[in-house]
This record gives sequence, structure tokens and C-alpha cells, in this order.
Amino acid sequence: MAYWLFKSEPGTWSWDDQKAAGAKGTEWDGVRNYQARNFMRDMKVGDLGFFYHSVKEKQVVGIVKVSAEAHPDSTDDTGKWECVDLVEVCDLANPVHLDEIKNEPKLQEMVLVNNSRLSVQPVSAQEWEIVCRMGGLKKLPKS
DNA sequence: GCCAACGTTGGC
DNA sequence: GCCAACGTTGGC
Repeated sequence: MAYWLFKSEPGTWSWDDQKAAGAKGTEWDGVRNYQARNFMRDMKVGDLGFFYHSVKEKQVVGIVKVSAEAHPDSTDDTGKWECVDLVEVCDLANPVHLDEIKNEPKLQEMVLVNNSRLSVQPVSAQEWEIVCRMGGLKKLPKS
């Protein structure tokens, strides 16, 4: 069981779009970065992730779950790129802003803080718990 | 809107 | 295989 963080510009694919996709979920397609792809290859069904809005909002807004392991990206015709499928799990009662993460001493090692450009990132179990708490979740979501 | 950081491309 | 040039991302 691993934890991840998925970044998206709300103008391209927002948390509302993700929720509208419902229980069927959607492909997390369009990733064209090898590091990000390799992380997706490591994912297992049931892994949980944060859904982060980049650029304008800069906050974690929800929790998603991996519903299908890495498979070819249907928006790619080169055969190089892969993606996983994600379904919505729940909202964060209080979205956790990037500033709050940067101000939390225990979160200084987060990839989000150190490599803001990577769009799919691993999150440690400790970081997961801290951000969930900051987000107002009373109990940690189950996979 | 700017620019730093990072990734990719292509010439050598 | 190196590295300069270029493009993109995303925080500020």
C-alpha cells in the first residue's frame, strides 16, 4: 500500500471533473514525463493519492484511489506512455494549501516542496497522515 | 507576466 | 556521450 500525489491544473482537469467521473473513474492520461510514468508503473490497485490543484490554487483538494494499474495511455500514439485509472474517494474538508505544507516542518521532505515540477509523486506514510489531518479528515481513508 | 528549474532535443 | 539551446511547468 503506497501513497501518491497527482497534480493537475484545474483548467485542464479539475477535482470537480474527477468527481463527475464518478465510481467508474478515469484514465490519468496525458503524462509525458518518464519519472512520473515510472511512478505510475509502481502503483497497485487500492493505492491512495492526493489530488492537487496547481498554478492558481496550489492546494490539495481531495483523495483519489488507483482503480487500474498502468496501461497504455489512450491519448498517446507512440506507445511510450502509460497511465493508471483513478477514482474519487473523498473531499478534503479543508483543502491544504502549498503555503501550509511549506510551513510545516515535518513536510519539508515532500517532493511537492522540493521538485514542484514533477506531476506524479510518491508520498510517505507519515506525510500522508499529516496532510490528511491538516485537511480535516477524522480518519484516514481506506483503500 | 516573469523567470527559475527542469526535461528534452539535436548537433558535434 | 556531452552539452548548448530550447520548451514547458509552475511558483512567485
